[in-house]
Amino acid sequence: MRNNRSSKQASLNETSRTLLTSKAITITQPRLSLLAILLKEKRPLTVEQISQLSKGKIALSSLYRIIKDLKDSGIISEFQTPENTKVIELTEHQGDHHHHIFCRECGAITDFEIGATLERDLETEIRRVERQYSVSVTSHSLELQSMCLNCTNRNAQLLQDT
Amino acid sequence: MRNNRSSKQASLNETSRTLLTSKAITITQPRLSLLAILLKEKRPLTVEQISQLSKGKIALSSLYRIIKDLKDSGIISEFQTPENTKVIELTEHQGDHHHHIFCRECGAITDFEIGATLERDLETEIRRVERQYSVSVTSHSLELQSMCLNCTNRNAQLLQDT
DNA sequence: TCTCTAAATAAGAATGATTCTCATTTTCAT
DNA sequence: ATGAAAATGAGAATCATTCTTATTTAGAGA
Repeated sequence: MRNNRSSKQASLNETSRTLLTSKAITITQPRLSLLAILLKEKRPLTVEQISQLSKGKIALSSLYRIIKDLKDSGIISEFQTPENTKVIELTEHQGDHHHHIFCRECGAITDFEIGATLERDLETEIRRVERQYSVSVTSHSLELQSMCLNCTNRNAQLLQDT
Repeated sequence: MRNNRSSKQASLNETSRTLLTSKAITITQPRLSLLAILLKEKRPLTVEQISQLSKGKIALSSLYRIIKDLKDSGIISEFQTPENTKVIELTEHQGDHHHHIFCRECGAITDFEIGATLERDLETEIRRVERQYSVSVTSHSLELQSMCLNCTNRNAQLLQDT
């Protein structure tokens, strides 16, 4: 294992290229950077977080445009936190249909899946709702507002210190 | 039925006053206007829609502040559409726990409820998720992205006209 | 009912996130 | 290697929202 760091980055770069090629998207440095960041972090990120992690390698205006382009091509997905912040994640891992938990306190976002049975029941109920309201539902998402473990502990600590 | 219009508005005004009084909030014209609009429309509204419906009776800066105040007091609730627009609705009707359907095309928002059994199963699953991820979930919401009947029809029409 | 003080409002300035514009740079097919 | 098309970067422009401050209003108490 002569150089773990660079081999790991090479692999991120490889994967990023493959993603772009698969959708016939021009391969550019800023796009590779964005994808490498998302691949490396393995979690949904805000625009601000991505901008910081890119360490000046992606201009902010480009970042917004790239997010739009890659979202249109389906490589990444975008959603909003309850506090109204835009968040980006790779669609890739999303083959598994998942949902989001938001921490009210620190804003941390966690992906989770619900049991297959419940997900199936949910689908059935959605078909019923479609008929009842005469709409055709294209997708659904379940969002949980929560207090994460860190924040719970931190609050308990603060209380104790009083 | 001598004057249906004015009696109806009087009743909206009455209800609005009652709402404010119940939370010990100062009764002011702008606040009454906002509540009357929400009571009359009986659906979630964006800030822009409310501003237009208020016909100049609420300054925009006041509208935002009033929304914040009434939200803090629990009279109204606020959430975001998938397109990232702030939407306001009366908490009142919300005694029934409900969810939202968004139309991708026109942005229309519809409230809906899921069956009691499914809602119960969902609660159970959430308790499981809480344990699995060591979080304490305070609330949940299910959002459906859809195409509403109007938009489906309009699109079909446009296609036909070609 | 009148008056006073605290609370609320209106108007516009300030902010912050996102989008737009356009000159420059990069990609990639030839 | 070369040129056309596509993408980028920098900063201006825009849009929703928040902030500031002078003015107005609500409502409690005389």
